[in-house]
Amino acid sequence: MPKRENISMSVIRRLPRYYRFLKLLREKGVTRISSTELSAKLGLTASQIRQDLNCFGGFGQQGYGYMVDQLCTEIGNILGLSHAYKAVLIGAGNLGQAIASHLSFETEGFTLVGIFDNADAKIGRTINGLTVRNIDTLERFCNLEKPTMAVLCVPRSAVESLSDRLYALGIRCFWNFSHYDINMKYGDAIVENVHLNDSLMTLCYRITNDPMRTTK
Amino acid sequence: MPKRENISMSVIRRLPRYYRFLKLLREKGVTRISSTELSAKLGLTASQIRQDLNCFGGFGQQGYGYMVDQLCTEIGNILGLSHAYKAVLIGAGNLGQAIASHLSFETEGFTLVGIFDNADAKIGRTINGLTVRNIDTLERFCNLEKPTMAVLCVPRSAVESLSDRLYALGIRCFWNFSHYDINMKYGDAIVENVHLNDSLMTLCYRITNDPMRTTK
DNA sequence: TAGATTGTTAATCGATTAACAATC
DNA sequence: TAGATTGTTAATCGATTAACAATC
Repeated sequence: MPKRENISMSVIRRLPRYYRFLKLLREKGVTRISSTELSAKLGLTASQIRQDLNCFGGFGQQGYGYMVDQLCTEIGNILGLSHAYKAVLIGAGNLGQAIASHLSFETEGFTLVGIFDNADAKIGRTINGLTVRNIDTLERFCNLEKPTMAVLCVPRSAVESLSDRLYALGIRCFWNFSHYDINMKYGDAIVENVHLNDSLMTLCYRITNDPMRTTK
Repeated sequence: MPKRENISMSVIRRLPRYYRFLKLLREKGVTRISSTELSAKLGLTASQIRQDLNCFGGFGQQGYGYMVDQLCTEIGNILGLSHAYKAVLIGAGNLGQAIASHLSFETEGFTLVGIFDNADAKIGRTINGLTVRNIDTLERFCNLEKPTMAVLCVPRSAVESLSDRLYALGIRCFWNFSHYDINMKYGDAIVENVHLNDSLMTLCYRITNDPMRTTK
């Protein structure tokens, strides 16, 4: 049943969308859905959805469709959302604070166990139930808590040395919001570089080159 | 020279990365770079980079490579970054504040002209030089300023009515951080839905299914 | 049983890579 | 001129779509 091999990144990136939508349906009390209905709502083809889901196993019932609740749970399991991996967040600025709240009210896959900053003004403050710790205590904390993941909300200049430090502490998974890619530096690390600026520039491209508005 | 037709989305999504990297190079004083050097740094093939750039015109010099400064400027122009489109931001919570700062210190394509919120505690506060306005004054403000884009940093429940309101005010471009997709509702609107949670869940999938750590 | 809808294979489409002629 | 590297075409690879047999 777990065929799972060589799942392409494009499929993986669609899983959270499926999951979110199914969760919404479940909340609404919908029990059953067909790939055709799903496709209409998500703007994909029914074929693609069936193809995607079948990478992981046959979750549907022929002639009937998919059970919303079951499918949602299955995808949640595939994503590994119940693991509650321990995560630390570095940088308690606005973005850090926003992420910290985000994570807590939509705890999907991770538990935030520590927040760190180097500014005296931030240290000691409470964000979402966690006290902001002095970055100097990072080593002690990590050796004790053994977090799996680090969220980086620090300025570009701080990332390089910080990621080295975290890597040395055994962290192999980074959610990076700084404007500095930490891709492929460490062969065995998993990195998500989130570039909000890239998204903004893409938007800019799209307005600028929109056939609707370019008069020419 | 401007061949620009049917540029695929995958190419467009790579443009900001090129732009960022070239800007960095320029700051470092690098004047010349070949597609091969670029490819090594960006983790792409030289072929792909040349292919991408040639969608928009021949910016290189055969036998020599690309002028960093010129190429950076060209890509900036393609992206339309100098337009400084007027943008309003709705929702002055942590995320809104983070974005507002983001936009201002890395002004690429847009100028933030107004910030709005509905909470008395937020209204009147100053974020990055802009005073948070009462959401009730949105219509008056937009009729005057005619912003092009709206950044949505509001809870899911608020998005639907808010986007309708903004659409009615002539806004056709949305940068949406709420957990509610406003895709394809309005045929002529340009939308970037940023789902930070999707990125997080993808990360969770990748740790959970990492061949490095799954013992089995 | 008939109708519906999945699971899965085959066909198509598009994006990436390779190759090389053009040319600085 | 020789060396290097682009611009561009052709080949390959992978992802999406279409089709249909399996089956609930």
